[in-house]
Amino acid sequence: MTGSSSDDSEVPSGATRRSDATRAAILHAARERFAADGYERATIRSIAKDARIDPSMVMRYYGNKEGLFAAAVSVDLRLPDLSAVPRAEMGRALVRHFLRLWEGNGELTAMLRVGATNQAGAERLRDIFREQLLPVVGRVCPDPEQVPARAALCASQVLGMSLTRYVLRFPPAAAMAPEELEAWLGPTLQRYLTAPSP
Amino acid sequence: MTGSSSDDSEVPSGATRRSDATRAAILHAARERFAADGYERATIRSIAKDARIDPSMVMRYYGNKEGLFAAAVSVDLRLPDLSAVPRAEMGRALVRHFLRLWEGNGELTAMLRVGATNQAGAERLRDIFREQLLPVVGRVCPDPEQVPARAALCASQVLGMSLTRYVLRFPPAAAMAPEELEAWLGPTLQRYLTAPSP
DNA sequence: TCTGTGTGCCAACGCCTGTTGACTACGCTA
DNA sequence: TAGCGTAGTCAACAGGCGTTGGCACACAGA
Repeated sequence: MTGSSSDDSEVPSGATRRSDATRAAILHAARERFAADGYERATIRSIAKDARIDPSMVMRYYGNKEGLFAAAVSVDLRLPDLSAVPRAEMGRALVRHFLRLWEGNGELTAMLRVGATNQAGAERLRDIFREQLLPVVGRVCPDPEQVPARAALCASQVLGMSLTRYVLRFPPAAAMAPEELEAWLGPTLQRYLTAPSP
Repeated sequence: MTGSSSDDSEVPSGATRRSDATRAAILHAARERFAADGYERATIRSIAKDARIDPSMVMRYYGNKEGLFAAAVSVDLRLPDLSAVPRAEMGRALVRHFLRLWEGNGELTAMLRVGATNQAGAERLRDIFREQLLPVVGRVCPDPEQVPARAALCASQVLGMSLTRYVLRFPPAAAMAPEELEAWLGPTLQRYLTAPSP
């Protein structure tokens, strides 16, 4: 607010600050807390405690809680180009990709938890859907008018399984093996992507 | 705590208290707030304000916030007996039932929002799954071992669509007509219920 | 008419929250 | 060695939270 901020969101490549370790620790702790507790219950104080620093450091480096969330959770789905895989296997490929993504990091769980209760979090998820999933579906769907609906259907099944498996932890959903999930959900997404409109 | 409580959870049928209108107003406001804001951000103060009474009345009638939530959100899915519908139409019947349910009241949205961030809320949803969905699926699935997984798959698709449509409000999901959704999701649930294990 | 119980409001409690500003310690450069 | 910017700590703020206890009124049964 006073203008003393260094506004260093873009540091020349290779440059390091003494505070880089602290910043990383904050982001790491923030990701874990947001994923475990959601936005409201993940307090700056608890995050700072996990990172073994003072809460005021969080404010100094990220401005406020919203800024911290934005910095901690940057979701790049790294979706594959579906037009490069055999048309009959797109569904399974997509499911496999998402499963790896969810197993690999907590950011997606954090996004889901936060999106469910926080307005800004929900908007963030809508952005991801629009900017990352829509184009991929658009490339394999001939009729542009059907792209949004088909993409939304895919999202509903993927997010639904993530919700029941990682957030709500329904025992059967949490217990299923990835290959099993791929075999069940693959054909569903395949149909949403390629079946004629019902 | 002092013993002055009337402990009147069970009032003889037909008996009315002067406070019944107030109690109803509290529950109504609580349902709306929990659905709109989730557990943490739906404050007792805001609920009381909506109901135009003092926050202390909420405490008097429902003990504490958890008690209020339990009283406000009692989910009975009223699932149909699937063995009574033609086997080929079970999927669509289930989807149609859930869509009506979601459109009709905010309790399910509240449960979903709360379940995503609150431990007790998630457990509540697991209870509903176990006590209400599992038996229904069990009745139409010949192999008892497959029942939990198939039911979880159905839940994942139904909850996923509810999430993207009512909570995250992905525009394409929110815009689709119920009949359209039924046509898309019906075959998915049908497969989860009846297709041979992959 | 008196009395007791249910109903409601008010003010306050202790705690936790995000956020701020002042103050000290380090490490580089001149 | 002096000076300066950065890194970090500490204590406090204003406000919101769930929750509590006391007090005032209304209405029923005696």
